[in-house]
Order: sequence, then C-alpha cells, then structure tokens
Amino acid sequence: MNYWLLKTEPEVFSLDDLKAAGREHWDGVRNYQARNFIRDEMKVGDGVLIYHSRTQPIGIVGEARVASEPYPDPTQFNADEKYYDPKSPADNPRWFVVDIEYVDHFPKVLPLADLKQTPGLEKMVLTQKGSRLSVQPVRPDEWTIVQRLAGRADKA
DNA sequence: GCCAACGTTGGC
DNA sequence: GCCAACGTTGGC
Repeated sequence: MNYWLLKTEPEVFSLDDLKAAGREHWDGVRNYQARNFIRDEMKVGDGVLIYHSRTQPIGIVGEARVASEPYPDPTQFNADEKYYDPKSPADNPRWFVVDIEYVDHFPKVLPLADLKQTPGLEKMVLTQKGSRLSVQPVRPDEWTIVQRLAGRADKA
C-alpha cells in the first residue's frame, strides 16, 4: 500500500466537494511525472492526503483513498473540456485518472508553514522549495507524522 | 496580484 | 537536440 498527496485549488474542487460527491475521478492532471504516479503506481486502497493550494490557509485538509484502478482521463478527448488534449491518441491515451473516495476532514487544517517546521518532514516533496508537483508520493513515516499532527493517534 | 520556479513548445 | 520564448503553478 502506497500513500499520496493530491493538490487542488478549493475554488475549483475542494475536499468539501469530494465529501458531497462521495467519490469522484481526479481529472485534469497534465504533468507527466504526476501522470506516471497515477498510471503506474496507484492502487485501490492507497491512502491520500488532500492539500488545498492558493487559499488561506494553504495546507493539508483531510484524507481520502484511491477507489479505482487507473483509467484514461475522459476530459482529454472532449473538445468542450478545459483539459482537452487534441494530441492525445484515443488508442494510446496520454492522461490518466483514478477515482478518489472521501474519507474525512482533519479536525484542523495543517498549514504548509507548520509542516515545513515539523521534524521528519524535511524531505517531504510538499515541503521542498519550488515543488509544483500536484501528485506526490508520501512515505509511510511522513504519513504517520501527518496523522499524528492532525491529532489522530489511531491512524498514526 | 506579483513573480520565481518550473515545464513545454517549436524554430533552427 | 539545443535553448529562447512562452505558459503555468502556486507561495507569498
């Protein structure tokens, strides 16, 4: 079992939106490194941290889990979609999604500024300067620290 | 809203 | 295949 962190702008799609939907495909990833994690490594049941960017405060807001095998991102084939990619062949799709299932909100947001100060998270992709990766692997020890910070000893 | 960091595109 | 120009991300 692997752990991941997914970034989203809550103005576009928030953890509240995921809660309301229960389950949703995580579309619009248009970065090859992120694509490779989704397509090649994500498995049903993997743990997911949801991170809100470009808001106040920015930080990890809760938890979800991977709920499907990877499959081609339907938005890449639709010319009406923001994420339409005319260069993606239907017989060899360029972009992939997985379904993400809501688990819960953390009791409080874990702000990025705090995570950067937390011992053990120095190597976390999220805390690296200039890291824009929207789909990030999280190490098990980092997952444990984050759960503990969130006040959830049961999951840590 | 600014702009540094980063990724992608395309002319050559 | 280099790299300048351009576009995007996302903290601040």
